[in-house]
Amino acid sequence: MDKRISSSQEAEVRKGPWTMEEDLILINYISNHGEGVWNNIARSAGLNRTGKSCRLRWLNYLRPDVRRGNITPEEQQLIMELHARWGNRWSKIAKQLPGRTDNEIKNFWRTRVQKKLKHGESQSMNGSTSLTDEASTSAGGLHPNAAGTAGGTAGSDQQHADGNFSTESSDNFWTVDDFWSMPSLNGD
DNA sequence: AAGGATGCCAACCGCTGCGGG
DNA sequence: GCCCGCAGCGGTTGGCATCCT
Repeated sequence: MDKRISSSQEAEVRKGPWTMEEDLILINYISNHGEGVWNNIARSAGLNRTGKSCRLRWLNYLRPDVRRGNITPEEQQLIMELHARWGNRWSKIAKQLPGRTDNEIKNFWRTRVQKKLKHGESQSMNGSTSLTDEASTSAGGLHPNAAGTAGGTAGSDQQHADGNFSTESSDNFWTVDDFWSMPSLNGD
């Protein structure tokens, strides 16, 4: 294997948070050409990103059918059951949860479920660890952090996690929904 | 009011499997 | 049969927001 990458090309590959412009380019391109070979998409669309990066961005964030925001108690229950059955097969589990991505489920599991399970264990788990119960509290009860914190990461990602996405999608606030409501994307 | 700690999410990295040449 | 490239998956890390002391 000779992985010689022309240094000039390597230098052009962008990493890190996606900008609004990049998102727009990717959405636009896929809207017009459909999904295909990701490396080609990245190149053809003029994105200085790896195909991998484009794919991830698309699947986890930009896809129109991706559901963002709180995991519902029903979904939590399902995740628990499926994880008990399949283990860390996140993509497999995600397929049972329409609109949810493996990344989201994985994060959910790691940050909340796993922690609660640990906590539950150390607390002599009273009965069923009442994970769903507790978790639903954070879901329904609107955990302070459950929603808006990640906004900053992507810089441009003023996300709306919660269903009640920031209607203030003006100026610096934009959402994926804003993209998909653009006529040029839906129509053409 | 300031600083530190914690939580959460997005993105990257490395590995594996599959298909095509 | 072997090699190469691509896609997909799971694990890990980085960074921002919020909460607590």
